[in-house]
Formats: sequence, structure tokens, C-alpha cells
Amino acid sequence: MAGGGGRPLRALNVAEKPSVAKAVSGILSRNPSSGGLRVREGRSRYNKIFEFNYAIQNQQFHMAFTSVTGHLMEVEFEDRYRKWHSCDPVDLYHAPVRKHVPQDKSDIEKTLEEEARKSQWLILWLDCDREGENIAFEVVEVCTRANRNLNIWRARFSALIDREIHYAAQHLIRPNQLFADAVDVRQEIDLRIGASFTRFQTMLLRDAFVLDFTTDDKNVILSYGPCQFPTLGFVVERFWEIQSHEPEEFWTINCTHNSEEGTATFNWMRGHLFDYTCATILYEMCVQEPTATVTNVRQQEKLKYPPHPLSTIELEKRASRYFRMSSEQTMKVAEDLYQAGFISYPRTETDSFSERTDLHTIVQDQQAHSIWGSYAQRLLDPEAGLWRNPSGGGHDDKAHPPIHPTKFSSGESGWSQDHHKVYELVVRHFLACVSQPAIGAETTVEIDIAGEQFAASGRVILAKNYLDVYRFETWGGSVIPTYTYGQQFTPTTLTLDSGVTRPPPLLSEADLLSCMDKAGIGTDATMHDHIKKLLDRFYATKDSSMRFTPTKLGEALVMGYDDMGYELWKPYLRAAMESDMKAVSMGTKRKAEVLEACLQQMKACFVDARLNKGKLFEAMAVFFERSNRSNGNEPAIGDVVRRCGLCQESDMVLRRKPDGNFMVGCLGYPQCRNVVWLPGSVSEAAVTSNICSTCSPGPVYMIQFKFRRLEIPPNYNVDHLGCIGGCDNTLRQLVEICGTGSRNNSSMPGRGQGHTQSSGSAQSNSRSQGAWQTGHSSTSYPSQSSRGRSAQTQDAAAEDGESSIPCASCGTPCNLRTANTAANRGRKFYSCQAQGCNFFTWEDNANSGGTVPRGSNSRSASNPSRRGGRGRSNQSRGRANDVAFMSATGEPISGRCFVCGDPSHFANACPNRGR
DNA sequence: GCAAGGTC
Repeated sequence: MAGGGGRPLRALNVAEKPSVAKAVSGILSRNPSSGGLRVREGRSRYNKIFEFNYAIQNQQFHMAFTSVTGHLMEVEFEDRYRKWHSCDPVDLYHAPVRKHVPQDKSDIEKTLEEEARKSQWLILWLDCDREGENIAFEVVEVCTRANRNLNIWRARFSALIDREIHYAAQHLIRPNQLFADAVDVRQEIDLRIGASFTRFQTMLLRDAFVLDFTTDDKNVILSYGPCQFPTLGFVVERFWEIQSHEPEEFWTINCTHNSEEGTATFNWMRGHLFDYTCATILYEMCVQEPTATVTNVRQQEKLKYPPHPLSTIELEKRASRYFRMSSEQTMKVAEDLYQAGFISYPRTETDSFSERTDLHTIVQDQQAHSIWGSYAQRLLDPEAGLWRNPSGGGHDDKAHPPIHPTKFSSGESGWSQDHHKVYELVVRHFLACVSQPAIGAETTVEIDIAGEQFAASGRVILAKNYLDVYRFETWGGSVIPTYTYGQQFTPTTLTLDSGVTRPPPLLSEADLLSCMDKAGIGTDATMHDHIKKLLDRFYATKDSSMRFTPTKLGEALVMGYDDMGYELWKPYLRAAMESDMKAVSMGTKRKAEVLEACLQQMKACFVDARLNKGKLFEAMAVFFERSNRSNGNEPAIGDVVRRCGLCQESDMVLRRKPDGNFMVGCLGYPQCRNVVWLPGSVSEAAVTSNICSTCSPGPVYMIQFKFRRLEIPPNYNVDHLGCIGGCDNTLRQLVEICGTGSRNNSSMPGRGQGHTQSSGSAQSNSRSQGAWQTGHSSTSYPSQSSRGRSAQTQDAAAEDGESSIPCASCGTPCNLRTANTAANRGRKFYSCQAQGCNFFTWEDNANSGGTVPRGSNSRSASNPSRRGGRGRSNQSRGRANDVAFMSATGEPISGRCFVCGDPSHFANACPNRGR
């Protein structure tokens, strides 16, 4: 293939990481005309330079192949904005930023410059995703600074496979500026939002409260980030859901039957009822006519499929579930194994193997293992029939294959327990996903007792297949006796049992990863970082079962923003940014346009949040004692009025002195002693986002004042939006009239301890309300399972089935039946036959047309507003579902107690109620 | 001292 083409040119090739530089060089140099692969050191000890000869489209090249280590550059504010007290955090929305190579990457930069000077071509082998494209342009910037005449090309490849790499080298394209632009947008927005909110909330709250979770509360950082905060939001939201759960009693009928073959447990196909009386009526009917008739026997073959090939998130989730290993630790160990060559690249979204991957060879490598080696041998034996080409999960990052073993090991001497575990998981997972599914025979038996349906099922595993090697998964099964259609028997036990709805569990690490994945928070390579950040920042804790609870601090911050009405703790902001980035990368939106729009929105949000900082204070006060530090000399950043005209370096901020008086002083104190005194009659003052139109140099933010009525002349207003820039005559006159001196009574109401606490607890209460009203799911998890439910209708009841009405809840026919309880013996009722529908009404009510479904009997996981409706209309009567039946207008039309028939009370208060 | 994204 090495044709003519004249004198060889020199090409500098750059990969995103050393391993790719090595792998691609290895592939491209694997022919006699390459002159062999030479390696030499670069200036960075990690990033070697590989050299060989190669022909591209018949042009001979001398290739120098080196690498970077991820991003070469960082985006950062200009120096004068770097110090926290150097500016008002709101300035960070327009402060100049620059992209530069940080100190620890300067050796890589030097290598690139030196190599670029010697080269005619630059070929970019960065990962083929948006971040990779952005890194490509960072490399271009460094290289073209050294050599303006470079001919710049991009190699597009999705796997480190010979054919793919050669194809990429022969079909070079130009780098895609739009992809890189999208990342520039994200970087800048992340930095500006993160830095502004972090500085704002840290400086606002850190010194105002006694943060009792650390001994070093002066240095604690209350960070905000567009990924870490929604992650915290998931944790807090689940916590609130648990807190607001009200346990509710329900009732279910259980039936067992012992025979010579064993015991069968039949579950009620209605699942459970929340109405004790209804359950009792149905139960008593069963007891009076307990003969069970087998109505259906179903035998089915069921398959349990092996998992898809392993992506990063799945690895993290499974290691957490199987080994209780944190996602951070899993990634650390996986990185070690990758570096040592035992597993493939561990940061991948891909969960299907390319057709070109030689899966058999990977299995062959594992044949020697003392434990799973024999399974690997069976897999390769065509007669065993165990092999199955893996089914993919539909994700492909176009850069890396799923995680799989790349080298056999029976365990290395330097490995920790965690290394053994992660390697074993990767190997077993791989072997599982090229295996046949497990096969089971499932038997379901349905019976009828007095018109009520019950079902029992059993499973026998016929072939374990992949379960033989994937020891982390089980497929529970039990054997039930044989039954035949029409068979009749008397149950061994028939019981009416109670249960209580339970709240959902706290979020596990695997749950949290799923939430983040679904909402697009973070990437496969960073999700574990965001989770760890919650722990590092004291926002959440993780218990021994890997479940997350928000700390007081985490809950307070989310509560504060939520009370402001912002969804900054929700994933929507990130989702919107992600969609904007996509638009930039597709060219449908321009970089500058998206940046400006997003920053403008976020700035408005920031300014508004600062005005509403009282909400954050109140939320914090629910959980923490106020400290007296904030009343001292610590400046309250966030109250910047203008830049100091005296020192020209720092900002003038609104402050309240210990004596209760307000002043506007320079943050440069004590070097700069510039100060503007305010009238002594000020009772409240807050900097607004309004800018004075006359005073210069601007901006000069106006201050909203409140004066004490008795201390100012009657012709002055108590409320005044004023400016300290010199234009405000009212303010000047009031200083003259009232002076700036201290007053005897400097204590004032408002943020006092008592007030804060009471409003705090109100906050706390309104929290659960708010959570429900904004439509959070209110899933209740019954403590008993409700298996066997489906939408199909049952056969007509054995008795009274001649009459039916359509169900007012679901439309299915409700058959007429007869009650057998002491109080209602002989009374007819309609009961919905649809499984899962609990509609029930007396015949006389139905005939009068005045029935509605019973309130909470028909409640389900998709009914989030139940709490809002509860307790208001039925406050005086207790549980809503005990209020007999109501007309369409909500009026009770039957005031009788179900249990004893007494009209003076309802069933929940019945003295005869009980079991 | 701040973000999130690469990677060592």
C-alpha cells in the first residue's frame, strides 16, 4: 500500500489518553513498511510518543503519536474575580473568563508545541463525542500557536479494532467546531452558575448559623452545582415522601391448602381492600361457603434472560447491590484493573457488542479458571447449546465497547478483596450475557370460594443456563401440589389478615444512579463523583445498607430554594442545558445566543434568589441555631451596593452593625475605610436589583429602606427605595434630621429566634403539603404483595349473578350478590368483577342512582393528590373510606354503620368492629 | 475556597 507520493511528510497524531495512542499506534504500525514501532519519552511521564511510518492515500508519512489526558485546558475567571471577596457574586455572570492550560498540564503542552513545530499535519484521534471534539480544539489551539501552517484532520473511529482504525486513517475529516462549541457553552455556564451560587450561599449562611456537623464550620463550603444539586434533590425528595407517608390499614383474605403433595398458598385476586367492612363481608361469605373450586390451571414456560453487556452505570449499580461497594470505590478499582490490562475501558455507555468483537476468544481466555473455567468450556462446546449471541440494551457511545475481561487472571497477589470482586463481576457478567436464558415451568392455579377468586403459583426451574455462572441473581420458585380443573376442596386455612401500607425505602446508591441516568444528570464517568460530593459537602449520609438520607444541611438548602418557588434542585435546568447543547452541536442554535439566553435567565434567577434569601435563612433556622458571628464584623456578601470609589478595588456592601444601625462600608476595610452612614431611623434595609439611573460610576444598586414611623417626620414615607450614590435627597434629609447615631433599643422583631422558629415549623409542615401538591408521586408500597392482578374480568359470580350494573369506577359489570354479615344478612349488593377494582355498592343505593366509587378503596399509586383531599371533606368523620357511600355531590346518602347497622355512627367508630 | 468534564 505504500505507494509513491514523494518525500514523506511528518504527522503529529494526538489521542485523548495514553492507552489509545498506544493501541492505535500498534494497529497502524503492524505492517512491514512501518519500519517498526519506536517509543520515546515526552515531557510528561505518562504521555509517551510512538513513532512509525504510515501511508495515507498513498502519501508516505512519518507518524508521531502522542496523547493528552482528557481536557488540556480549563475555563477560569480572570484573576481579579478569582478571590471570593473580590466582587459581588452576581458579577460572575459577566466577568471575563479565559481558557488556559493549567500548570499540571504544561508539560503536555510543551510536548505538543515541540512536535507541532516539526510537523506538517495534525491528526486528532480524540474520543468521538462532544467532549472529545472540544479537547481536539484545545489541542489545535496549542499546536497552531507553535505552527500556523498545520494541515488539521480528524480521525473518526468507534472501536480500537484494526479495520476501523485503518478506515479512520484513510478517511480523515475536518474537526467539528459545532460539537466543540456545545461543550464551551456547558463549561462556561457550569462555571458561572456554580461559582456564583456557591459563593452566595456559602457566605450568606456559613457564618449565620452554628453548623454543628463539623468542627471547622468557618471553612465549610456550601456548594451549588447543576449536577450535584439535583442529585441532592432526589435524595431529599424521597426523604420527604417517606416523612409524609401516612400508614393506612388494609385487609386481605388468605387461603392455604395442605395436601399429600405439599402446601399451596392462595392469594386473594382483589389484592387488598382498605375498607374493613367490605373485607369482612366478603370474608364471612367465604367462611360460610368455604368450598374451593378450581377454575383455571395454567402451565407456562417462562424465560429469565441474562443481563445486557455491562455499561459503567450497570457496573456501579450491580457492585453496589451485590457487594455494597460505593460507586466511587467501584470506579477506582475498575480503573486499576483497566490500567493493569485485566478489563476493558471502564467508562462506557455502550451495552451491546459490535458484531466484529471476537466474543469466543474472550470466553476461551477464561477456561483456565478454577471456578468458572468449566462453565466457559461448556459455553464453547456447540453440543452444550449454552451459547447465545448477547442482546444489546440499545445504548452506544460509539467510542468504547461494553466492559469485559481482556486478560485472564485467577487473582493477582496485589489485589484487594474489592479487586477480586469487581473482576469476578465483570467476568461472570460477560459469560452470562453470552449464555442462554434460564428456563422455568410456571404453574398458576385459580380457585373460587363463594364468588371470590384466589390464585396460587409455583415454579420449577428446568434449566439454569446463565444462572449457573451468574451467582448474583436467583430465580426463586416453589413447588405447588397438582390441581385439576373443576376439582373441589376445603381450604386448610382461610384468614382475614390486616396489613399496613409502608412508605418507599430511602434511595439506594443504585436507585440514585438510575434517577440520575434517567434525568441526564452527569455522565457515566462523573456520576459517582456527584454522589460522593453530597457526602463530602455534608449534604447527605449513606447508611450501612447503602441508602441515602439528607442531612439537616442538605434538607435545609433544598427547602430554602423550594420555598422560593425555584426548581434549582430539580433536574430540569440540566435537561434544558443539555437540549440547548444539542441544538448548538446540531447547528440549529448559535453558541453565543444560547450562552446569552441561559446566563441571562440564570442571572435573573440568582438576583431573585438573593432578594429572597430570607427563605434560605428560614429553612436553615428550622435545623440550626443562629450564630452571633453574622452580627459581628463579617461582611454580608450578597449585599453589594456599588464598587468602592475610594480604593477602586473592593465593593461597598450594606451591613448592619452590632448596635442595630445600618451602614454601607467598603469590603477593603481596614485598608480602605470608605463608609456611607445611613439614617438612625432605619429599621430594615435590603439591597435590590434596581440600578440608579443617575449616579455614576455605576452600577449603584438601590436599597429598599423601612423607617421607624415614630422617628421620622410625618411627611416622610415609612418605605423608601433609596440610593446612596448622592442623588437621594430624602436620604440626606433623614440623616440630617435623625442622625446616624446609635439608639437605645436596637433589638427588633423580624428575624428573632422566636419568630424564626415558629415560622420554621410552619415551613416544615407546609413542606409535605407542597410536595404533594406539586405532583410528586405518592406511591404507597403495600407490605403484602398483590400478585395475580390483571385487567381481565372474572366469570359471573356463582350466586345472584343474574343481575348486573356497570361499575361507576371502571365500567365493568358489577354482579348482584348477597351479604351474610350479622348486620346485613340477606342484603343485596353489587361488587365489581374487574380485578383490581374495588367498587362496591348496596343494591338499594345503586337503584337510587346515588353511588360513587369508594374514596380510598380505589386509590392507587397514580393518585398523588389523595392527601390534599383527605381530612378536609371528612374531617369530622375520620377515614374517608368508612363514610358509607356518597352521592355525586359528595353528600352521604347512607349514614348507617356497616358493621352493626346503627345509624348513629360509622363503621370506624363501631364498638362491634374488630376481628 | 466555587462547577462539571476529561483522565493519571
